Amino acid sequence: MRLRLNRKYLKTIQGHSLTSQRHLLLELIGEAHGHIDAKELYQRAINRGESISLATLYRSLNLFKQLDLIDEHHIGRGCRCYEIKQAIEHQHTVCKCCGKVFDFKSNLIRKLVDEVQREQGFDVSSVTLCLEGCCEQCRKKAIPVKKLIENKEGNNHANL
Amino acid sequence: MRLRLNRKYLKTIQGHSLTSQRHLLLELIGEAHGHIDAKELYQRAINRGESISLATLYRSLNLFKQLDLIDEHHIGRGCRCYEIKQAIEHQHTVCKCCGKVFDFKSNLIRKLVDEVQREQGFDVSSVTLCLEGCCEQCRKKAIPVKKLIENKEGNNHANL
DNA sequence: TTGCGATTGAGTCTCAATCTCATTGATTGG
DNA sequence: CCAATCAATGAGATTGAGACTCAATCGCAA
Repeated sequence: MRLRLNRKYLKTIQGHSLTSQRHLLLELIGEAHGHIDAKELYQRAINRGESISLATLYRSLNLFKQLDLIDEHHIGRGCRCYEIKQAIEHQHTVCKCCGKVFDFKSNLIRKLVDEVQREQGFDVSSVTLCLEGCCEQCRKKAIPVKKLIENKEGNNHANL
Repeated sequence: MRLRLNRKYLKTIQGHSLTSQRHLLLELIGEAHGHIDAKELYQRAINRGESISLATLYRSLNLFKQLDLIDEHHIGRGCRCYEIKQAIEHQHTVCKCCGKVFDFKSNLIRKLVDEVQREQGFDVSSVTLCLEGCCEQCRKKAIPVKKLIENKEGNNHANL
């Protein structure tokens, strides 16, 4: 009944057409090696000469999320980041100085989740852990970092 | 040079006047026993007959944050929650069914932070951990919960 | 080629949060 | 007591992320 003689959408994603826009987005997310946000994705698409509307971008991201192709993280100030779904669960550290996001894994997370399930009777379905601070490289440079810390203790933050 | 003979602002918060609006907000946040957002704060202020503008509300929250009087959390979909600063660091679980937010403490967190500092050379200054799932009460009711879980495994998410 | 269902883009809308700017009001020096 | 000052406020405009709307388009089977 359904002979696949498609020309363009030869490939599908779990039943959904792999359109050029979706292909582009998946490619961009993949190339980003993790942690890219909607705005940046949009920019990179534009820079590549391929236009895509913001609506499609957001729709596609939500679709990918539903299909478990990507992970969405809320890092920092509510801004959502996306990355290709990883086989192994991992968490993030965010450097306040350079803004970079790093991955890390720890089996303490599992222990923690077990502990909460046991002691609170809370059935955990998703874990969001984000450690903010200062990465090794920035600590070595150490110039802006110290300043920030000193400012923080005395005064208001300098403009970040 | 600066004789304090103030009539109204007898009290100050680290140099900042304790105005009626700020007093009200601190009171409301305190009474909320944790995890209240800006909108809800605004509503409660209105309901109490005391008017306050949204601008002042947000300004005050930012001030309190700077002065380390309150903690700000990004729970769930980007909406910010506030609570009076706790002496003991704690983390949150959020029930997806009833929406309630619970606190928990675990010394595994400290271990985890130590691990990251040691292995990544990352200097952690703040920890955000949020476990989403289903609380004990909702699990006991178990009617909507099971449905959600079954839907999740088979199909796309039902509309949440 | 026609009709369907899925997909897209442009623009609109919503909502949280911030910014602007004129006004208020407490404080202080004269 | 008055004028100057400066922090704080309120009303409303603005911003930005993200969702929504709707007409147009596209792939595809008949």
